[in-house]
Amino acid sequence: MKTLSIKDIAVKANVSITTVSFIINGKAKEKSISEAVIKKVEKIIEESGYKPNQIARSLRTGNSNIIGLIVEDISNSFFAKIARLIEDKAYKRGYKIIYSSTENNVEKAQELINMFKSRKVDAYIISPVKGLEEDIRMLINDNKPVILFDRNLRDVQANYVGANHFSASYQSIESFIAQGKRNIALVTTDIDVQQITERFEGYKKALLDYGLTYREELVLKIHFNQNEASTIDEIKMLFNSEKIDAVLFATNYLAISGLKVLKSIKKKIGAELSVIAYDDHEAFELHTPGISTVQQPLEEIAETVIKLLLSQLSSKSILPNQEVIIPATLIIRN
Amino acid sequence: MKTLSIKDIAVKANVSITTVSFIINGKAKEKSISEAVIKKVEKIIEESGYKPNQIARSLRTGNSNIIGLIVEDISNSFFAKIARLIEDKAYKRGYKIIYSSTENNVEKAQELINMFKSRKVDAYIISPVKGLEEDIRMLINDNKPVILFDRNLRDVQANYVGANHFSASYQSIESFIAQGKRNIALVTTDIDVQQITERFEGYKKALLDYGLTYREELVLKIHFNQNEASTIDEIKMLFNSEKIDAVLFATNYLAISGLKVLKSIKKKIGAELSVIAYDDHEAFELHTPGISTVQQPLEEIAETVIKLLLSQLSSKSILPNQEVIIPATLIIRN
DNA sequence: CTGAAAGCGCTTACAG
DNA sequence: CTGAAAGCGCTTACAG
Repeated sequence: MKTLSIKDIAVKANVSITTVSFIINGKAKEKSISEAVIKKVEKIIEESGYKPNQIARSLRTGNSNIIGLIVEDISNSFFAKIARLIEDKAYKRGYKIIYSSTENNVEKAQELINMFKSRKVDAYIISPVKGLEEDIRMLINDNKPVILFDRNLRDVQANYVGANHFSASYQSIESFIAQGKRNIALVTTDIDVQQITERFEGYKKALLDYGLTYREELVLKIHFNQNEASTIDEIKMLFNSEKIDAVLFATNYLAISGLKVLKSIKKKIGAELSVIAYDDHEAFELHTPGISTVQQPLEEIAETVIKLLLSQLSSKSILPNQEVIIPATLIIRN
Repeated sequence: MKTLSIKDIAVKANVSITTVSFIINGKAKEKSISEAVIKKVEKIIEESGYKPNQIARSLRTGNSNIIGLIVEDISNSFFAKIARLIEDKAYKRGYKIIYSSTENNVEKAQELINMFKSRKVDAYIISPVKGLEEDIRMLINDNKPVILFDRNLRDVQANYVGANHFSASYQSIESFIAQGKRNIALVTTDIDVQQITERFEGYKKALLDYGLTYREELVLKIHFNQNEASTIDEIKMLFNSEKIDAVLFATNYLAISGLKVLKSIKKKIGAELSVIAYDDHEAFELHTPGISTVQQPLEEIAETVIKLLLSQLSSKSILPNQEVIIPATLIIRN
């Protein structure tokens, strides 16, 4: 069974390809096609199950109704949830999503952008990697809508949507201090992206503002992408060598590794040790005792991203850059 | 900056479009293009940063190097992890993935297939919904490689890769019985897909084989897609109205809701209540006490799916259907 | 109110 | 060893 083309429909309906095309694209009125012809053609389309070839359409029009979504790692629950929300919202507006994971690797991210370019995606949603500045600038020069999210890039003028990582981190430390904690550790990663450095800055600033000293030995920077066993070893060493009465984990997967360590060394969470994890995870509510977390408003982030993107897509010209900073919420669970 | 076309390259190199095309597609040797011309053209391509327009290529060749991946819900960690593994493996072989979530909705699934069709994806990987049989049959008739995974469809002849849900479920119940449990509950969903019914059958069969009676009131079928609060209420009712000393949760998200209930009604997991969750989740290892789980070998499933797909993609003709059933493993954690 | 024709950027059978 | 030309399936400016 050969798939049908617009020509087949035109032949069947005894009209020109042009007429069929106008009808398919809802321009029948505007082009004053007669009611009778519209009905006839629509009926044939309906009955035959004809679907326009989007590839041909894209080639001709230069756009695709596809939005490229580039995240760090789709299997991380934060990104998986954001991706799903964005997918839903985009879908309702007639856009499809192609996603891919960068694994925090510049080369992979660049390849992805090139692939998306050659597929003529209409817009980009990117949780960027350092080193991608030039590529993003080129997209913007090409007049493509680009929204960065989760983390910003210092040297690039682009729209950005993200949580206020600095203040969420600051508040977390404040809450430890209010509980009388003094030996406050931070377990974070070594990737040099804004959302991670902000969390670090918030930690440091809060300590200093409350008259505590910042001690390097209480900050553990885990190498990104290393296997979990090594991460667990390093965290174990931290707890064995330092006196710690509170700890902020800068990502949810680090917190999960950290909780495994605490369980294995039988360190009780509670009065003697307070814990906050950045980015919620099902495991934290369930944990005994419940683990306090910083929650980013996923729904609001996804909605803002899509709104910004759609407004750019409809107004041909790129709007002035907007940075939308959304507050994150500290959920205390014990 | 206008994007370059093959014509621009041809003009710059002072050769025909045909020659450039042969070189780009690695057919230079075969078409005996001279070494000098190859070098010259490659140099120009390199310097100009020219990337062939994949849309035009797809229109011409009828394929896209894209694989469509249709899952139930990309934000579920099982699917997110499988998607990521498949993405990695496909990427290495030069294929990209477009994914989308069906939300267990036939209409949405059909729309997705249509969208993928009109984008000329080369192959389909589908965790199907009941009611999709006809659509899948049409794909196969169109000679498109299709791999079903996670769940099979009874009335359709397609390649399938999935875990042995029946036997994993059976073993779980066996392990309860070995611990002397007699009042064994099952919390499952009401969706009528093979992997869920198999888990139910395994439960029932094990009970009967060991001389226990199957009691309907110990099986709770949660409506798919209902909000978590209702799920929690129903599970709470089950535990309040029945005497239960062991429970198998048929999905990881049901187990998470279930554990919240047990926590809230202060029912201790251990000697008086055994728990097994189907599909692992970070929360289960971390839970105190650790929750036993059935683990599907994600890596192996993803690898098998890709292998089957690629072998179909390369051998023009569709291979006879294969069903690859991979054993799942019961991990005891307490 | 409707149609013929150009063109989007490729690939490839055919010719030389 | 290389090129001119048809054609994939659309959209749209132009003509009538």
